[in-house]
Amino acid sequence: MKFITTAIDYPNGKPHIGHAYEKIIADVLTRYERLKGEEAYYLTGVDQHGQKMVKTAEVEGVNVATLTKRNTKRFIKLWEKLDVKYDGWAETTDDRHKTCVQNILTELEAKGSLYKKSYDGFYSVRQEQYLTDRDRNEAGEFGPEWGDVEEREEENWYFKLSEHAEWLKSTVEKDDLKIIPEFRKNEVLNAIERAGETDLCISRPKERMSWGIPLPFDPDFVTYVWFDALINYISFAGYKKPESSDLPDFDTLWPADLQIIGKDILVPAHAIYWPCMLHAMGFEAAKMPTLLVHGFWNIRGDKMSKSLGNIVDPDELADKFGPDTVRYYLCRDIHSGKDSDFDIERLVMIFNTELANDLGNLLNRSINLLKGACASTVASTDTSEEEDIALRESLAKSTAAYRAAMENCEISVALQAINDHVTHCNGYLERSQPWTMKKDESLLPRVGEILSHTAESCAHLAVLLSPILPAAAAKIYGQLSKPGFAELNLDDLKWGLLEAGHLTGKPKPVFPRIQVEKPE
RNA sequence: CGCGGGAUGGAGCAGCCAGGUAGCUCGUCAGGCUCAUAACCUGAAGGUCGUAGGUUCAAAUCCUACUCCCGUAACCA
Repeated sequence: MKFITTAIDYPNGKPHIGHAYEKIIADVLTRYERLKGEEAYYLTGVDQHGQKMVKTAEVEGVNVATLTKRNTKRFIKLWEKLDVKYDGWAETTDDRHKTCVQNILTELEAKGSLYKKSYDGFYSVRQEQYLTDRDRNEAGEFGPEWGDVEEREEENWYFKLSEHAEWLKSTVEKDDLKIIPEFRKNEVLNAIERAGETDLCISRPKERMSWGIPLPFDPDFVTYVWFDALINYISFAGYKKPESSDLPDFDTLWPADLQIIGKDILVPAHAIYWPCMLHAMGFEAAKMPTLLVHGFWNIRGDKMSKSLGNIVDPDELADKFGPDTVRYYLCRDIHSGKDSDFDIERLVMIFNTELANDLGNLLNRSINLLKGACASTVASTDTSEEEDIALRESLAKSTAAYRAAMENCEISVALQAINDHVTHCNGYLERSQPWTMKKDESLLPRVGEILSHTAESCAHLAVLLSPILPAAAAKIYGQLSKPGFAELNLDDLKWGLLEAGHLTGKPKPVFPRIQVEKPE
């Protein structure tokens, strides 16, 4: 069983493009696992506690619980709209989660992993937070942006993070806690050097923050959001669940095969706090998850487009262009963990060229010609023409490249592999010119063979695309009149999916071009 | 000397870890085709791979120094 998780989002506002990106790649990789015939479980959700939620509620003048509910709904709706299908939904206000967090805290406290101490520091009343030396300005003072800063002494509970620093270092070095892409690993190793020096404060006094999970052994405090949030990965996976629980079987799921997170929460949360917490709970190095760290979509430059506007709200994007277009763009125009600039003109360009002009058009011209010349009847593709062999080799090559890329979580590279074969097919048609040949009746059998090669290719490509574009893949199956494709396994992808004599369906553009009025 | 990423034809990127005549998409120009979603195909122009050194028979790729850009910097997610 493959277990894939994403970070849980902070629902203190509307979901943005970065939230959507992460959920989509997790969805794509989960669907890919299923396409291989693997069982997979996708867990995602929202991180509902913490100061930011309280503040936002105050600003909007609503009860924090109300705000939480309302915003959570927005996330759920967007995932539906974007065809993101998850198996488990994690909400940190869920009682099952609360109980799990409290049980873990109780256990850690009993083990001696936690301790209480007094902290003396500078507190910004306006920001409701303690300041550190880093917050001082060049003059060595706390600037006016902090408002009144007063020295305060406060008792809190701490987790003995430093105890685990040595262990963590070797665990990361040995890749037991694997971090993808590789260059992020160095960042983590550097950060661990500093982890040995400080422990982690895991509580907030109720008097200044009450929106959280109470510490079971000290009712004056609630749990620090990160300590609460990170546990979702195991609480909703059924860690130490009660007999009657409907949560999944923990031992089947854990450790997570992929925990998909943004680069901003790798250090310290996911690469330091989280593994140390797990270790303190008794998880050995072999039970550490793999972290897949993605980059950001930068919304900069403000390149305004008169005809397109400057939409970056994923919800509006999905309304305007459809979920598959958004999914395709987000998977295609970014590379292996790096950042990319979000550009709506590129979204349109990539859709129009790769999906409409190349793939969509290939399918359309194939079925259309087949209809006109061969009464939509597929011919045998067991041929020995040189061009045919080259086409089949191209498909095999693309399929192999696709698989290799997907195994490395490089979705954009996988899509490139698909495009390579599409390009080959369009060139193949151009060289063979079935539209000329069909004028000579004696050549019709050969015309059928040629078109069946491209139609067969489309069938394969639709299956390969299905994790990324589930809706479009289904449409392609539909036009090929092959509904059974939805149940195909990646290993079933052998030449000859469309058997001789099969009748293809009615041609209709699967990816209608996005029309843009050119500004004069 | 906090940490990390980046600098490749007009634009956006890949290639660098495992050195061997610079690749992809878009754009531009010229041709071809007309089955198809004003789509498709072919060809061309355009790059001293940030700068300066070094290693090597050979460097975009390895090493050193430097310049510029971006992100982030640990009880504040």
